[in-house]
Amino acid sequence: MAVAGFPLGRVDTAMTPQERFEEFLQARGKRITRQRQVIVDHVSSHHEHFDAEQLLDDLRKTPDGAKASRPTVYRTLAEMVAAGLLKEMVLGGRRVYEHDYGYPQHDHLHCTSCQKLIEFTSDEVSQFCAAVAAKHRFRAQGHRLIVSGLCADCCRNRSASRHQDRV
Amino acid sequence: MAVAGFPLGRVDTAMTPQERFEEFLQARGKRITRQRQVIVDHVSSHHEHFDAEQLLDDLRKTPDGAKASRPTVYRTLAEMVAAGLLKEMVLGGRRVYEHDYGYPQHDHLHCTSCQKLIEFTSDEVSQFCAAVAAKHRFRAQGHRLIVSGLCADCCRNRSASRHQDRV
DNA sequence: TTGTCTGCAAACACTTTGCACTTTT
DNA sequence: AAAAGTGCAAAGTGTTTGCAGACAA
Repeated sequence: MAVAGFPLGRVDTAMTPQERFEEFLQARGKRITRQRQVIVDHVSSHHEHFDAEQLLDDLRKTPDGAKASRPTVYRTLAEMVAAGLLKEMVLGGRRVYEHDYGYPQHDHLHCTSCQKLIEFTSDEVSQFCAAVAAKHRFRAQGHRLIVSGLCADCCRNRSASRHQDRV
Repeated sequence: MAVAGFPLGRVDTAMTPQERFEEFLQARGKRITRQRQVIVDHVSSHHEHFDAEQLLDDLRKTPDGAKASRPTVYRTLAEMVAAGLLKEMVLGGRRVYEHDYGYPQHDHLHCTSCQKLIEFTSDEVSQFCAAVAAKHRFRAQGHRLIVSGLCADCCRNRSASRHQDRV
């Protein structure tokens, strides 16, 4: 799966993701192990959306030493979500992760044909969510907006030969 | 899981969900079996969000005769989604279904504590999605907006004793 | 040394499939 | 009678857990 459109750059943050993760771990008596470092490093240097099995594969292809078992990958991803480094979402039945720390809030256009994700930012949506939440005396913690459809490329290819896809 | 807020009423439609499903089946040489009827009937008479296992349980509690096996429930739910009667979404790792046919497009407030879903409608969001899609030469087919946070009830209970939840 | 973490294998929940039999058409 | 659907049991996914040994603090 690729990220296209206008990749959003990192925003100024006091700490690197690594530092922030270490702080998070230390704050709760957890340990900084080689596996956790390897995972944070790898994830931090790849800005695409990914899932657990993909990450596991990537680590396996890596020069020896830099490895972690399946359970450890799953456990560490959950910790990174808890630490606010990653955000989790389900797209077409797949649980994918994306960077959260140091990146601006954004939403997605999801191509149901090639699975491409296009990111976009919008204050409008955030403001709108805040308004709706207020109206329902709801304490909003975040939102997720996914517009699904066909990207420009798939749209073109599709006009010629028609297929049937699930949204 | 409950649906609260302002339950959206059905909109005028030419056919009942049952009729529409039969048409859908006949149109592709599929058969109208008792199991399929039982499932459509049951689903049509319950307007809450539900998942496959829940539906299966409900059917089992029902006066005998009105039953369907697990595989049949899964198969039929998929058909109902294809027929445009139901919409599928994943919330907190659970695959839930909601009515689609004859109901206005709407979005959700999702309480991460009690899992309650509050529905709301908004032209604003739809228009906004159309605009963003156009800007990216994307052919939008639909959108999903979920605002997560704490509902009024949980918000109140939470102020006293604090817990830790995942979004 | 102490207590956490890792990796293995097994357990898991949810969903799908192969196949013989039943039912609709 | 022919074709599609059903239910059972079994196989799959993707993810989580119990536990003994490994390791950070």
